[in-house]
Amino acid sequence: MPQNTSTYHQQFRKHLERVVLIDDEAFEEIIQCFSIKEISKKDYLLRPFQVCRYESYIIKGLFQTTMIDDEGRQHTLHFPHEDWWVGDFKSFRKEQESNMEIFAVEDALLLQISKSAMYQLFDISPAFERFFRIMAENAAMALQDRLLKNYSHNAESKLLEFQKKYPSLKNRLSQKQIASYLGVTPEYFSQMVKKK
Amino acid sequence: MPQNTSTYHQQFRKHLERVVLIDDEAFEEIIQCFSIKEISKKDYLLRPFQVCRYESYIIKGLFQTTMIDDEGRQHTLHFPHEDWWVGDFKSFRKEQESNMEIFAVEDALLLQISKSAMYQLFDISPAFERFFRIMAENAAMALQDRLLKNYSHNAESKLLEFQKKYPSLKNRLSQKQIASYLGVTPEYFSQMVKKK
DNA sequence: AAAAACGCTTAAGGTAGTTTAATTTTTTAC
DNA sequence: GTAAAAAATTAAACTACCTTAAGCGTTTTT
Repeated sequence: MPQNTSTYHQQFRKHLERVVLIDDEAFEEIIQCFSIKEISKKDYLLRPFQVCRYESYIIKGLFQTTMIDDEGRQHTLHFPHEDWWVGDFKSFRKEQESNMEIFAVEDALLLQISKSAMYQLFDISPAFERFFRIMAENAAMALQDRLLKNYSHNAESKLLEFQKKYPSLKNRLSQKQIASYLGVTPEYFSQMVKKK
Repeated sequence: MPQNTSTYHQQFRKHLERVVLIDDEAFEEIIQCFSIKEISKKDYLLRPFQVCRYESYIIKGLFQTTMIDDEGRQHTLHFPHEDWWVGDFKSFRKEQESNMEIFAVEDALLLQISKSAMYQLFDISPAFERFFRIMAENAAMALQDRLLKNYSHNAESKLLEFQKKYPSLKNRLSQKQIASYLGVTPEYFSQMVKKK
């Protein structure tokens, strides 16, 4: 149960200020548009074929964002966690059914904003829009890196890369979950770690 | 040789206005920050280890953006063409050496903007910054789709997808180039099209 | 016009990762 | 604390795609 809201607000403000300058007044305008949401381990933040109505800043917790393909295999896009964002951006922006599902791997606490509130904020606060421009650029750069690494690296070096990039996630996820992020079967993953 | 500059300006303005509203005055401010550049077939827009100093709007032409991995294999990120943008965004924004190379597949004509000019424009024109927020979001969505398709589809269905998405590129690229985009060898590509 | 470079094809042998299925170990739920 | 469910392991057969290598046609360079 959230006890001290202002602590979360401070954390969120720091997150924004790592990217853009925000004065007290502007932050007040921004934070008013967000609402807090708790979500328990194993609960869904977004089910397949739902429209994603919120972008959510993660105060605490861990999620898994997956896509189920035509053969029923599950592929993991990523594991959003503390001090980052979670949502299906395509579904959010186009207001169309999502082909992704998002669920909580650990109990989580979120700050959520709706699309209409976000677009209103963009109109009154250029700093807020700049923040999301830079976030989108960062997301595109990270995805490009990952795509190219998928072309050029085998499963073993992708695993090393993952462990190096997200050392804290190692103990919070099962082998099966990491395998699904790397794009290999749990059986092959098991063989791979044994061999090492 | 560019003969009628205003035609290109009109094309570029239409491109911007598909996303944001721009009045005459704002467009004048924007277009002043761009310079025109010609580049011939086979010439490099960006060589490996260079810093990418410009983002370029493509008036006409076709490029290939590739990455050379540690084993010397070439992987194609994409084929930027008319009415789109070309550059290595990561190198551009961080002003660091690029691990990509970009060269013209066909003679091309560009409108180029430097980083300092772009950042100045962001400060004086929120519409221009909004345009790039939306561009970055689109890029991230497209890369996410492509990444997930790489996990779930084999080479044959990735080829069908490519042909469906870029029907006009089929005749402008060699099999070898398309193979490098799909992430397979030219030899396997050849077998694949024969089998079909 | 000749030489060189490049792109496409074909084929044989090889490998990274999959599939299936059975067994064991760990985690979850009441 | 125990039953049930899920995760991890192991192994054998299989497949999508790679590597190498050689030959041929076309384009580019000189």
